[in-house]
Amino acid sequence: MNFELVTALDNSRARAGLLTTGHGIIETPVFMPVGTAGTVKGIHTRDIKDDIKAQIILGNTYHLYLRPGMDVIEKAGGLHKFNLWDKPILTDSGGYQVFSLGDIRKLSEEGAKFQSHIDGSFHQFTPENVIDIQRIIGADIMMAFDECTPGGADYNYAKKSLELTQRWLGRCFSQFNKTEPKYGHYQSLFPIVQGSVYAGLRKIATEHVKTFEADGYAIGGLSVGEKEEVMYEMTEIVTEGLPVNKPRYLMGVGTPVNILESIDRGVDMFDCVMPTRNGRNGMLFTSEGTINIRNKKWENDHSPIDENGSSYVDGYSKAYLRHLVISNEMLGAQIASQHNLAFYMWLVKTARRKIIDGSFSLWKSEMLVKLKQRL
RNA sequence: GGGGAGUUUCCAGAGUGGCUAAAUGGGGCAGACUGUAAAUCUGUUGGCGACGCCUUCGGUGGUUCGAAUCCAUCACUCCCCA
Repeated sequence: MNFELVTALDNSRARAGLLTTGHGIIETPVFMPVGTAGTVKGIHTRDIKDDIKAQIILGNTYHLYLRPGMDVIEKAGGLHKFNLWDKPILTDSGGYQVFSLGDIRKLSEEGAKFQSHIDGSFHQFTPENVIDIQRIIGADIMMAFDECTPGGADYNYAKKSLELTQRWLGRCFSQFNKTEPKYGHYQSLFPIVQGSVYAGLRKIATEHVKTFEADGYAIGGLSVGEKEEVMYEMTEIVTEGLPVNKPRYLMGVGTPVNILESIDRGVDMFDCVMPTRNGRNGMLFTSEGTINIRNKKWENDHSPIDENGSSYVDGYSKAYLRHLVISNEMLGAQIASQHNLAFYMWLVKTARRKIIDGSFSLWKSEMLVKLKQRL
């Protein structure tokens, strides 16, 4: 995997780059739609590719491992073949599920024992088998197995959690180095910087991941309940310490505002469920602000969802989309998700253009005002 | 013509003397959602000069300290038998 910086501004840390993978080149900054169970919920692969124009999507180790299971994925020839997506895929390691499924899992030095949320069966993830699973999935970018430290963790917990993540990282790379890709394309492994909201821990974590020769580095354990200012502060501390010539991936972030602020702090890659989940729940992100399409005020608003939208679904009227969402029609969730994803893609693509032509900071400050509005 | 059941807050539907402005569900209105156990969850839903007052449980008139709940009567709806 190769990462080439096209430009990095002097007056901000924002960067534009080109990330070459076994399934094509990714222009950064990039937003990666989340496709947990091998599908970006509600959107056809064709629309992800041709309408939203996503460059890379996510899959999830935990969910795919439980269902359909590795046997099926392997027989399919990997996730790319299974879901007809021939561009890059990044898989999360299950580290986030260590956090989000907190009450049905048990951590130990060895790994995390899980109870399936589907059938209650018991499973164990270790740094080793999580690499094996991601080899079978065939992700272009595999994530290290970590503990996503819960928001609100005290310093001692955060330190212990970080140290566990660090020991697991060594085992991840060891397994990574002794295994081979299964489907003929190259796979990368990204370490994850933890350290919660503690600057000192974040610095230690950043130094530690750099001891591994990786194709890119991720920042995890943020947007888990801390204040946004703290998230930005932590992000900045980490990006300052990471190698300049490698992509930085801020996991799970975020709102359009979060994304611009983080790009400004040197982040290159993002993923978040917001455009799809919030879309399903009736929230639209637009260049003029956010819309709760279920609100009565849109009942008779027959203007397009988004005048400036880049997706073909943006031609539908607000009144129609409101009707669909309120009627609980499947198409409502689909249109809203597709619009939101297209908007996120527009946002990072435009950010990239502005970085390259040198007007990112100005554009960003103008955008923030609009993005924070509720329509 | 005979016998029976019913009429409750937007809808459905509990409640059968005070703890009832009235369960629950739906609908409505609003909010939340950040590496997806989420097409989910939460709040709210008679009025007001609001820690109190007013109006409301088909109409009217009673009984009672007190009624959506008991009695009388009227109206309407539904079911069964002719």
